[in-house]
Amino acid sequence: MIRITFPDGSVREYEKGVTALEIAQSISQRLAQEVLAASVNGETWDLTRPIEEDATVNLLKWEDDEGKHAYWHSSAHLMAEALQKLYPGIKFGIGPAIENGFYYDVDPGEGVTIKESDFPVIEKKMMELIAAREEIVRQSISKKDAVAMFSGRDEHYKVELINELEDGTITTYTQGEFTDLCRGPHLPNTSYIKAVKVLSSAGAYWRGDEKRPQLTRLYGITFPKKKLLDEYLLMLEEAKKRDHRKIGKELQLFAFSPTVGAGLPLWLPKGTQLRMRLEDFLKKIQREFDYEQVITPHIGHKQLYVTSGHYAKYGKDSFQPIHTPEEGEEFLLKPMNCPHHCEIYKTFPRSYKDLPLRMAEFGTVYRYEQSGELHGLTRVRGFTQDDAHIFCTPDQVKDEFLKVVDIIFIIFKALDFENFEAQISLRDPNNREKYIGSDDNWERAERAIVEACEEKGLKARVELGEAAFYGPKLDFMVKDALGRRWQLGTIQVDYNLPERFELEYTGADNQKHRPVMIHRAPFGSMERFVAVLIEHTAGKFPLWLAPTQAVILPVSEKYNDYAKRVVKELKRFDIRAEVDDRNEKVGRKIRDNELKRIPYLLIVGEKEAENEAVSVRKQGGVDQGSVNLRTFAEEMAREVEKMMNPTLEQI
RNA sequence: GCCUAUGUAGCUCAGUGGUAGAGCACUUCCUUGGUAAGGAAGAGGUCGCGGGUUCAACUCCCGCCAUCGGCUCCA
Repeated sequence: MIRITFPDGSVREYEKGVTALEIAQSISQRLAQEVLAASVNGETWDLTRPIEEDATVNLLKWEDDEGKHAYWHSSAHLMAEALQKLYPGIKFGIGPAIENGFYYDVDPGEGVTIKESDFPVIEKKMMELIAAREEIVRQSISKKDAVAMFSGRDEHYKVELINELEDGTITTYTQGEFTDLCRGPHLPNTSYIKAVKVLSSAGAYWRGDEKRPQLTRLYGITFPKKKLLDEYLLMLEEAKKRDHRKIGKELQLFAFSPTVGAGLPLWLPKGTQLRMRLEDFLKKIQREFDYEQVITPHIGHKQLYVTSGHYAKYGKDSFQPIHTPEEGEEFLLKPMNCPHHCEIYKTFPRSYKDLPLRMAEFGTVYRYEQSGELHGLTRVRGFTQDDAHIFCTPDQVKDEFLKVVDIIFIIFKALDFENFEAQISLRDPNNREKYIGSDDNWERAERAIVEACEEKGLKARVELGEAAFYGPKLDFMVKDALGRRWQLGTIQVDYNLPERFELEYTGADNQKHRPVMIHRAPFGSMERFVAVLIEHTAGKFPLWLAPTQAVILPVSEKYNDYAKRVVKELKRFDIRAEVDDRNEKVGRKIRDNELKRIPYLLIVGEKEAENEAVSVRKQGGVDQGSVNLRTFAEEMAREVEKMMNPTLEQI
């Protein structure tokens, strides 16, 4: 007999070799139906794998991430099996479960493509294999046998993977005629899967290396109930409605023109208003934190970027130099503001008493992103960073770092960005030549970031190899409507640029010292931030940000004049209002999508005109009835002002 | 840059080797004091751009541009 401990601490005895499925059955039939995998001593196992000794067991269901993971991983195998039947000679890469569903990278062979129109056929084949209720069988196999098995089938991608594994740790899973190299765990059989959908196909380089062959990546998702699949597909449809590119067009916030150039956004008047509100908001915060605003040109001498090291690193892949009538003279569109700010630092001799020096600029920069990378406002070739560089003494680094974190928190809180993720990006320890600067400086910078996060109680994921080439960073990521992660706020500690630009300050000891530089951008870029903001709010901006805060609707032509007076009155309070008099009568006008997204709809008619009042309808359908115009305008202005005046207490 | 797909009216889309269609929006008129009202009439398109095949191309072929979903990249 062996002793099985459950998560609640209770213990039961079972025969040696009992399986998690049998344990579930012993508890309840319903549990046995729902359980998908089991955590055995912290490791996820197949339900049918015998447990040979005392263990702590947690039965995993659909609600558990590990349960879902096993489910989708088995689904990936199921899709692979279907593909093997439909495309003889197909070669397999890898097929993992992902956040939402799974994918499989396949090589269908020379001249064969798997198209979207083929998806229903694949789904149908998967359903057939589900109906066949194939057992999924785990097998341990020696490295030699594994190589022999997969080379026999000419699965050279799999053979490459096997060659990197240690002998004795290799397992395969077999269902029907399909066997895959796989660590598992998996469902007991294919019938657990009830609803399948092949979602999309894409090219993906083998092992993520663009120099290696490109495989076809098929994305899919499955569910234990048809209803869950329908809900998921509906959710995807809903997410598309929040797409910032769609809303940006509807609300006339921004546009692109192929004639201006791909990835070069044009900010329309309303989008510009929204963006300027955000800029004003940050400027106010920065005044409180003792930043100074600077302005630098859009171009800089090539030498500036040679000095900074950016030219060597990115010169070839950038917008190419601008030439002048002067022979050999070259300027670059600035891809970042740091070098300019370094030059500002150097205009005067600096004392330790001047530090920290916080230099802020909404700096527009140009980067030649690869054409396939462009994406709405989130990835563009010309964008404005809410940039600032803090020059400080080594002692001040952590303190300054913490203050920047505070600023980011104020912003995220003001805009209800609750689901952000923090990521500390450090050097790849195995690839140090990718980075510039001394080991010593890197270690100090990395330590400062890690300690600052600990002090703030900020749970940050640490990623090795994700650092910028000149220093480690802390990034804040927020998801868009479709769950894609975008980096917004960023803080980067840099010991290298001060070195390259030979920045100095005189210390209390009357000796020259090197300052440390902190790069930071709480929004990241105005473009990307607005994009994510649109998707988060679905275009229903809070009052203080809305490009149009109120639309005045005269119930008939007679009240157009009064409506105009209302707009004038609101303008005195810095409230942006528009009259909607495209038709004379109410009821014909509430069609425009924009009207659904403005915070206030003010309806004016006879009663209102007589009493200097407005009928107020708030976004979301709250009807406040008829209220005095002046009182209403004052209240609106107060609400806007309140949000625009961040204070330290907001942290 | 790579793989797949798409590009037709302001918007969402249908369509065919024989010189273009719907719904919404727009204009005019009638009805209508309230959150995408009904009716009638009208206007609006070199079918992304450039080549080629053909008696004839929006349609077939080639190239380019832009966009979508990914991969790679992201100072």
